[in-house]
Amino acid sequence: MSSSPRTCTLLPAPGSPPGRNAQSLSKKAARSQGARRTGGARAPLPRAGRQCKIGGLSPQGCPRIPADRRAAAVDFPGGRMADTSESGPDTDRRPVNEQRRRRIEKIAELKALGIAAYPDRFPRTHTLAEAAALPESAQGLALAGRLTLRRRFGKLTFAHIQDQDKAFQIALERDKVATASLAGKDAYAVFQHLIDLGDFIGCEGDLMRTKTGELTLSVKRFTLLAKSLRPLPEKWHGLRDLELCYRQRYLDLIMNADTRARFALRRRVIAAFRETLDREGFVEVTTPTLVPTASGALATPFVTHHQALDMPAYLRIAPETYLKRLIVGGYDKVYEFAQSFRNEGMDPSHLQEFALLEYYCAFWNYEDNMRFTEKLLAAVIAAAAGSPVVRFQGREIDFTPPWPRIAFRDALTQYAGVAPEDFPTVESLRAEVKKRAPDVEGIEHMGRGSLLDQLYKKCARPQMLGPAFLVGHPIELSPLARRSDADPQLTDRFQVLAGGREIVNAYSELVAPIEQRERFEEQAALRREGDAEAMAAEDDYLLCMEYGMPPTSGWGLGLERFLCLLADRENLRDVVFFPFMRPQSDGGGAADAGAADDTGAPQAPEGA
RNA sequence: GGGGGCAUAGCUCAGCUGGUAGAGCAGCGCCCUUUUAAGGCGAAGGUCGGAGGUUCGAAUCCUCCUGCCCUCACCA
Repeated sequence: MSSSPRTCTLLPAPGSPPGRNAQSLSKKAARSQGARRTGGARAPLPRAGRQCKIGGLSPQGCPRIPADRRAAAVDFPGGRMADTSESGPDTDRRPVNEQRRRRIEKIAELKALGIAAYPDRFPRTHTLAEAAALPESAQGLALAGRLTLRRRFGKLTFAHIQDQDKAFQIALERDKVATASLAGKDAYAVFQHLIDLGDFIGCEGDLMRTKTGELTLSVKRFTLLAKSLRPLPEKWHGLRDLELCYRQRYLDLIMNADTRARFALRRRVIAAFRETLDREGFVEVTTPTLVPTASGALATPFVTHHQALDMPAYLRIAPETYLKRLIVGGYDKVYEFAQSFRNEGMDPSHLQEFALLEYYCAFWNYEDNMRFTEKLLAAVIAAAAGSPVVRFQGREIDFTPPWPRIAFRDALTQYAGVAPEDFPTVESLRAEVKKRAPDVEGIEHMGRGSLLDQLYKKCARPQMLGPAFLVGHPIELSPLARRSDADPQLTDRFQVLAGGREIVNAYSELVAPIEQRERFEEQAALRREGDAEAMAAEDDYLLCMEYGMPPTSGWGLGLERFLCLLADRENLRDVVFFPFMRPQSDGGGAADAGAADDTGAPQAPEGA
């Protein structure tokens, strides 16, 4: 590959690139010169040398890009991007870098060679995982993926392409490779100079094995499937910046295998739940996310406005009362993966939007439910994680049934060292809680139930590795749960504890409408001043109950929390593709100055 | 909302008690037919998150703002 034959005569010699005689200039001066060049002129084209080089390889001579086209290449959006005052077809306001500009130029150069940057399809014969399972004699494969690594050796290049489930090595040899319109050196030069890491390509060829024994596609023909304009993150470290991982999850997914594994786990867990519940005769249903009143839990809802009805509307905080309406409607066993929303504080263990898996089974009580829960979770964990033993925060949690049961009161006694019966009055209990958990705010306003709950959350729960069933919750904590026949102060309720967290909350449902009405009223008196909206919803639900609800046990699991346990993660955002983020002002640009002042001007959304 | 931390090239990171910014990867030019983060040579690439202030001089010190992470409080 000597350089002289393919250097176009109208171009400067390779040794003296135009506009780059910067050695005599300071770094800064050189930079500003570069900026001026990109900002304005289409004059001496520093890139033309490369354009010609590709063309120059052609046996037909030098089919270099015609002057008008070449100008177009530079006048393309990327060529103008440096000048932010101009609003071209490209509305991206982020600071433009040289690499992006160059890639946009490449689109035009490819076009001049008859290669489309964004063709409409590519018929592949195998996924990469399928290809990896083929014998090395396999021929006539067509594979597709994103180019993620490239190792060039002169006339031979190894590269990796990556699809949903697998990365696979390809090899291109200069004298054997082609595109639809070019062959040999020309095609190879296209791959070397106009195809970038991040591009999607399709590759046709035969399998072979390299000297090191790796199954590899020997590429006879490649096709550009999509041009990428931005460089991929660092190939070795991947994307580390947490904020970028959340905001640009696609990059996290491209670069970080553990992220892909985490979301694959999510997929398997959901599939395993569906499979198991379906097999047990549960019916998957969909109930409303947009509701006239938020009920089913004590939480602040997101409020919106229903235009046509001119009334407030809410995003559900739980599917519970709708699923119970279906039980009244005659369903025996229902479940829903319910995307739910709670407008409350953000921290690593709370999301505003999260997935709640709930099921309800008629004619079961909470004991039936506990037996089923052991089976269900053990099956799901084994199917999704491969073993009933989960490693979490350096400890092992074995979900093999049966799991121990521990009474709420005993948990307090054993783990917090407080026996509730020793504090018969609210005042004495309050004093004790103050002593044990001095950092809790609002103790003065808490009733007995909340005080016990605080004690449990602060002093007992963190130490309970589990899995275990926590039973015998005080009635004050469970307005929708059935009162225990044995002890009227308790409910027929259980939680599953694992890793110091509550994974599942379930109970024998309260199905007696008159008692339910009383319990709601107690709650309202205890908690807030019973606003009209909340009462209306409860009325509607009570109406439903009055038609008769069979004995029923219901069950709820926070999917993200469960996934965190299985994925050994602390932050729920790690198991959600796109956690909610405050829009980022575009960082520095002129447009930003306006948005940053105290007028509270509208920000990024316009551009986004 | 309170407290603590972080923000430097597209990415991953250095940058000392203030003296005007550096590496690796990616990109660009060149060499290279069996690599696995290939290697080698060369040249580039930066409003040091933003705005003020202190100073002869600020990535570095101070104040405010923005975003993110952790933590406490509330709810799952």
